Amino acid sequence: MMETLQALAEPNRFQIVELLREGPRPVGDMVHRLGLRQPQVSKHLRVLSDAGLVDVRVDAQRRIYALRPAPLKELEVWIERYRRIWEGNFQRLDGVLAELKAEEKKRGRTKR
Amino acid sequence: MMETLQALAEPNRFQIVELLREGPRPVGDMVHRLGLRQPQVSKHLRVLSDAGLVDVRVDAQRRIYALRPAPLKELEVWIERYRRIWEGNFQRLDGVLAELKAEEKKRGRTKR
DNA sequence: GAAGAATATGTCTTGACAAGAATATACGTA
DNA sequence: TACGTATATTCTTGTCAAGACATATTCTTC
Repeated sequence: MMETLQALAEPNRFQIVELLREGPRPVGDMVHRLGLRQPQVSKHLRVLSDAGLVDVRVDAQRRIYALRPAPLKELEVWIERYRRIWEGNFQRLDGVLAELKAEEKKRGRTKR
Repeated sequence: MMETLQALAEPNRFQIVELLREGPRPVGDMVHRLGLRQPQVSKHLRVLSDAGLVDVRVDAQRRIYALRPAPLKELEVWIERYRRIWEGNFQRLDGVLAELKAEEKKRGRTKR
C-alpha cells in the first residue's frame, strides 16, 4: 500500500503507469513517448516492478512491461473505506469533541 | 492528483489521514495517538491542507482538522479508469506489438 | 495582565532519491 | 566473430523533504 503510493507519487512514474494503461509496451517505446532518457525509464520501471505495479516479459533484447492489477485494486479497496465520508452524514463533530474532553481530563490527571 | 499522491505517500501523513477517517480531531489528540512531536504533526497537517485533503476549524486555541472528500474521490475516479485491467480480457499483446513494429520502422527511417 | 495551554513557524542537519553520464550485459544479424 | 540494438546497472552530484529543537503566536483563565 505504502509502497504503491510512493511509487505512484513520482510524476514520471505516474506517466509510465498511465502509458501502460493502454497496454504493454517495451522500454524503448516509453523512452520515445515520454521524452526521458533510457536509464531513467529503466530505473523507474525497476521501482514500479519492486512495488509489484508492473510485470516484465522478455522478447529477445526487448523487455515488454505490463501493468499488474493487484496493487491498484488494493488501493481502490482502501479508498472505498472512505466512501462514507462523501456519502452524507458522518463527522459527528460534537460527539467526538465531547469524547476528547473526557480523554484529556484523564490524561491531565496522570502525567504532565 | 499528483499532489494528493505525494501527500499520502508519506507514512506519518498516511496515518494522520487514517486517523481522521474516524472523524475530526484536534492536533493534540493526533500527537498523543501517533506518538509524534507536535511540530511534525503540524507540518504534516500543513502539507495535507495544501493538498486539499484536510480542513481546519478553529475552536479557541485548538484547531480541529477534518478530512475533505474531494481529493480522495478524485483518486477513486482515477483508479476506476484502470478497472478494466482487472476485469478480464484487455492487454491485446500481439496487436500492440505489431503496431510498435510499424512505428519503429517509421522512426528508423527519419532520424537515428 | 501574567501564566499556561494549544498550535504554528523558523532554522539546521541529515538522509533519500532523481537526474546525468558512462559503462556493462544480452541478443540479433551480417 | 564483429557490430548494432535494447536494456540494465553503477557512480556521482544536487535537491528536497523530514526530523529535532527552539521560538513565536493566539487564546483562556485566574
